[in-house]
Amino acid sequence: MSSQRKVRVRFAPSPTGGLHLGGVRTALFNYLYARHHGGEFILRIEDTDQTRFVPGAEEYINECLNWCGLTPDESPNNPGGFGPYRQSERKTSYRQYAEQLVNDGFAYYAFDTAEELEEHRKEEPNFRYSHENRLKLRNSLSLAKEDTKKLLADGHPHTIRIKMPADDTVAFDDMIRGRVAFETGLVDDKVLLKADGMPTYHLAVVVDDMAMEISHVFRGEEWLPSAPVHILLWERLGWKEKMPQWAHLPLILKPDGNGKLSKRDGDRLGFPVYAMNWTDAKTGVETKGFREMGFLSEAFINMLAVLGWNDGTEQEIFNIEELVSKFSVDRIGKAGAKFDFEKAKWFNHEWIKKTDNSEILPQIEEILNQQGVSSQSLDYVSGVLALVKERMIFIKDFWEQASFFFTVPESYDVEAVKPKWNENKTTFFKNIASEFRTMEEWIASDLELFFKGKIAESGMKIGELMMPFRIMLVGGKFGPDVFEIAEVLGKDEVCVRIESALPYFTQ
RNA sequence: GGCCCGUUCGUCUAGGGGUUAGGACGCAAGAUUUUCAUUCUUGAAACAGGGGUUCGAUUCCCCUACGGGCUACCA
Repeated sequence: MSSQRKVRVRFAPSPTGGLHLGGVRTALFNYLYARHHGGEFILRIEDTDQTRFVPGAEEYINECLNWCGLTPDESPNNPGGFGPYRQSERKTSYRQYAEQLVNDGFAYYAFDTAEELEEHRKEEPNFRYSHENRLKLRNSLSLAKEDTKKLLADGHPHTIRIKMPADDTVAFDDMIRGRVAFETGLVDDKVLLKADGMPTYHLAVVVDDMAMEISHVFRGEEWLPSAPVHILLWERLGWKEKMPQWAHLPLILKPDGNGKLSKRDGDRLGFPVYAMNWTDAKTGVETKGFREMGFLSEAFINMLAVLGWNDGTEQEIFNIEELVSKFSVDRIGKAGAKFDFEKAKWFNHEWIKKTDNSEILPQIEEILNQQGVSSQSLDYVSGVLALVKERMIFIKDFWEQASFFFTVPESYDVEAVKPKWNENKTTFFKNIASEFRTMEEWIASDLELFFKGKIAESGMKIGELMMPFRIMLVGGKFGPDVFEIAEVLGKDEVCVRIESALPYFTQ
């Protein structure tokens, strides 16, 4: 029973492009459900006429999923036995099924133009194409048979609309919400096949899911109102037994105010909404993504998973394997969740701390390259990373936290220590530099002992000399433990820095 | 307007007929770090309202309010 599951996610490369947080979360839940039950995870690309020509959008979606570790078992890139996976490549069957519905009396041809319908909507604010008025509109139900035939024969542009029953109830069991029921008389006669011959989502989703033997579908809550159309279609196409199980996921909301989270909110509030950077080909405008902002994919996924789901314990940090093994649909919340960027940052911080240096190092190397730092040994960089890791929220914070390990301070924040500076201190540092050079072992704990011992000998106070020492090494009042810094920097560099910084203190 | 979904600290949430309503983020205070950050400890902070049912409701039911979604030849 468990091996039969087949879960699919559909993505429409939207005209503006980009893969939204909500989209990734939908993919994630599909993925978790499939993996948890040993099923398959399938990606379909909804490349309709409007979206097909967004350059790079499909590749972008693939890369996002890859980065997140949600690689589909079947997709345009990785076909299995149920392709094609792009809507544009499976046109043929849609019209056939739409006409079958017409012949069976479950759908009809509609000849109203878009302009006519717009006119109706203008005159009547609550206009719906439905059982109440379809006999007054131009379609194969209201027209004489011969007229319809003639219009069709003449190649008159037309759509095919579903004929919703006037008085019936469609109910189904949502995996998240339980039983949901709709009065069919209140749902309009949705277009199934557009005048250009392309299917709408409503037709395509049913025909494709049947053809691909999809068993479970997780999609956003915004689809709930059209679920009765889909269910009716499954029934009337005679496939009721094969209908997938539905799970309508709660939405991700704006952090402030009301409504669905949108790209604009990210721009406005200063955080990413897309998984990765996306450049709009038309405008050239680049929208920042979580990846480029310095999120670890593990943190990103973790954060998304617990936005609306929890395992019932107090655990918050999960890796993907744990998510797969602990995932359960009935622990998905029902209410929409406001996105909290502060918490997202916290997840990243936690993940940076727990991720092995070796995995972060490539990105650190990249930062160093950008900063024009010539090759440093991997050991050195790794040593630095170990020191500053727990201070980083984003990978990019590395430079801010650790630049002084790679470049000599450009300036020294001597304001605080200068007024109390004196000849004794100058001598102390001159001496310590040459004495450091004679040390054989160069480790933090020994250094600290040695340094403090020398201070004691000199008769000065520790507090008076610690801060100057730090400033000489890093340029300011910040950074990890000063002796740890000294150890990593190395004996020679420390001595050189003391000597070259000294003039700034004595001036 | 109509239909559908939802409502526990500011936010994400746990819980569930009798609890000091728990955790996390954020916030505040203290400790540690002779820097800053981390870390640790402590604190403030919630069951939308009204009716039922019940010995007892935050929990179950109804209504209201509020929030959200949909209402395209978009998805």
